Amino acid sequence: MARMVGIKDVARQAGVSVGTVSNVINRPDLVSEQTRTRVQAAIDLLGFVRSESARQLRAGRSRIVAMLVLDMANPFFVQVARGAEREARAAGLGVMLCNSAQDAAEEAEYLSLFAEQRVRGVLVTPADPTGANLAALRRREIPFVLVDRSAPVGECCSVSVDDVAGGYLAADHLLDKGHVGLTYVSGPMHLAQCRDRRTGALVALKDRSLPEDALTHIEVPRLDVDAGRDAGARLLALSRRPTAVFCANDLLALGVLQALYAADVAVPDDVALVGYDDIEFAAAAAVPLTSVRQPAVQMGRTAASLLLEETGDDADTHTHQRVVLQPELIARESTGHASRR
Amino acid sequence: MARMVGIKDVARQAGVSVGTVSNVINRPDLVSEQTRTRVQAAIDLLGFVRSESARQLRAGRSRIVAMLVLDMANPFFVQVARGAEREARAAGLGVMLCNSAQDAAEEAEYLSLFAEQRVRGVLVTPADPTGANLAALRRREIPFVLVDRSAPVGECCSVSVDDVAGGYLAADHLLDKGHVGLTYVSGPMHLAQCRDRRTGALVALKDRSLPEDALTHIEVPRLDVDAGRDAGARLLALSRRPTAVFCANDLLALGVLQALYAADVAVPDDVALVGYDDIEFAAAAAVPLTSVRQPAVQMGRTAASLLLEETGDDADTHTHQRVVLQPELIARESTGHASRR
DNA sequence: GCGCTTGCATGAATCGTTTCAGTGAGGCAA
DNA sequence: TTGCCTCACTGAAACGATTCATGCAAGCGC
Repeated sequence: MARMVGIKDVARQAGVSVGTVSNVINRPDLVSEQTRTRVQAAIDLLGFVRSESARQLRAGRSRIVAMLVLDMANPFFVQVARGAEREARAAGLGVMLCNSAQDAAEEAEYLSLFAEQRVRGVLVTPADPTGANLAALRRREIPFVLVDRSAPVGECCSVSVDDVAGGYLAADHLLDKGHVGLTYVSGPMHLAQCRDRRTGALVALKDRSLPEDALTHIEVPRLDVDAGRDAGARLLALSRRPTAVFCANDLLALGVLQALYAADVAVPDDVALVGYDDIEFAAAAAVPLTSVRQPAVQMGRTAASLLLEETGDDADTHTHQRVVLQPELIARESTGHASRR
Repeated sequence: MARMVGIKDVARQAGVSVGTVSNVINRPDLVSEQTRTRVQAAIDLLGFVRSESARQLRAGRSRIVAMLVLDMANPFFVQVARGAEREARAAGLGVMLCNSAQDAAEEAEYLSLFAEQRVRGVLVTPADPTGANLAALRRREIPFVLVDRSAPVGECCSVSVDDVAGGYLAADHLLDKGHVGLTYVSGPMHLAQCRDRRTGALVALKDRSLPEDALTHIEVPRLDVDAGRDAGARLLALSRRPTAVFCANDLLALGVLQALYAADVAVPDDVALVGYDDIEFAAAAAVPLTSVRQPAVQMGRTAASLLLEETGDDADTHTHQRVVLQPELIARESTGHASRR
């Protein structure tokens, strides 16, 4: 590969100094019309592309914000990322999207990578239950915003959806349908999402004076369709098969649904099922899935804009915020809701 | 933010020269045990993180490969990306994943960004029908590999799945079930995927001595669930409603399925339906979807490994390759295949 | 004509690494 | 002792942009 053409080559070609070329690119108003066109011609002729690494070396930080999500295979996070990206790009920043796959070690590796890249900031849905990764981030003075997780006030910014409320919505909806107990299928309880949604369900039980043990719990190690299938199998093996199931996300619910379907258990007649996230595929499932909708795109947008505020020019006036959005129940056939026609 | 600690600070702290610190980091075998531990201690003490931009400025190129896919909301591409990432990271490179959203302008913007970043290479599923974006890439001498699209031999590397064969599989399967005509639902025909899958279907018709016009075509502008719903509505409005439908991908098929379901048209009894990609959600659909499976992860892995070969140390011996993988039909209930029990 | 301002252009210094030609010190053979 | 080699380390020169103090010329008012 031929040597890259640099700003110097352009300067020589146009017969001006390097400073002037730089000005043409970055502050064109400081340069006379005539010079500007001459330099621009040289740029086009030589096919000059400025080196981002050189600029950021000088600037001390990059023009990229990183986003680290729990599971890229989950369309919910893709939505969140879309919102964040839109916001960041509007501000002239690039987004680097990465997948921790719910693994703390993977997460740590990515965070190191981000540190080396001197990213502007990080949008992260933490996977590390110990919090050590976030502590490292703070130690390195890299601004970050928690996504889909709320932070103690003042520590950092966070944008989340009220998971207790969401859990309540789901459970309340099932209890409305006459069920007197329910099974909660979740991923690992060290994930706040899984914990809080259960808490919400418990509150709903309590509001109806039902005992805590009216909620049985099936915990699987991951939050995906495969794990959902496993959970479904375990459900079916229970001595007293539940009549109402609430899953911590739609992927789990789809897996459970498949397992029930394969075992000829009718949904919603034998078992009512509620998911969480309301991903696009929930409505297209074997039985359209009742689900708790989260404002995913808005969450991404808000998170990005908080980060931009924190890392922007008026960063000194920034105070950490804790934004909590509200979920919404979308009732469909999996809980006997007549959605057709 | 306090000034970043650099290699110089470490050197001063450890009482050695900058060159030695660099050696400790990059070629530890050149440094004596004793010095190494002293430098390492200084690094840990000061919390030194090396600046990736400075390294790449020196190296002339970055340690990142970019991946530009047509649609991140399509789990198929997420799978491909997963394969590519695994391969790249095994080779010590990072992956920057971006979404052109089937938009040529967006694609062009990303490619410029990649050029500024001096990425090692690009894995791209082109969205630009004119080929201008790829031409620009070639002009800038950025190595790239086409993904899910085959290239004329010798121009560049490509990894694709035989779409003609896939189209044939789908159509042949439907014709096997006794249908004597079918409707093809696709995205824009400037996408090779959409064209080739239709070609395959036509071959299948011809093999059975059926006329070309036994294939009707519904074209929608995008390849997502929404567009599928529209296509479904258009299907239902046809004067002679088809009995067999083949969709260019699973998202379209899921959309069509929803539309049929909402109109009380039974699948597969009234209409048989075949999708493409065999995404995870195909099996969990309202009626489990017969689909043409593509080896997505393998495609990503192969593409990344071709790119690594092209940009590696033995790049001079590299010749462009055109890898074509084979698809596989997965029969499920949407074509009357009894999958239960 | 003198002093001032304004508008443009200059080019050296800087960012934080890597690399490489040198510098010494010490060991070993003749 | 001399010459030669190896080993460990040094420090200056890149890499390619941005920035900023500086210079120069033209325009203006008095």
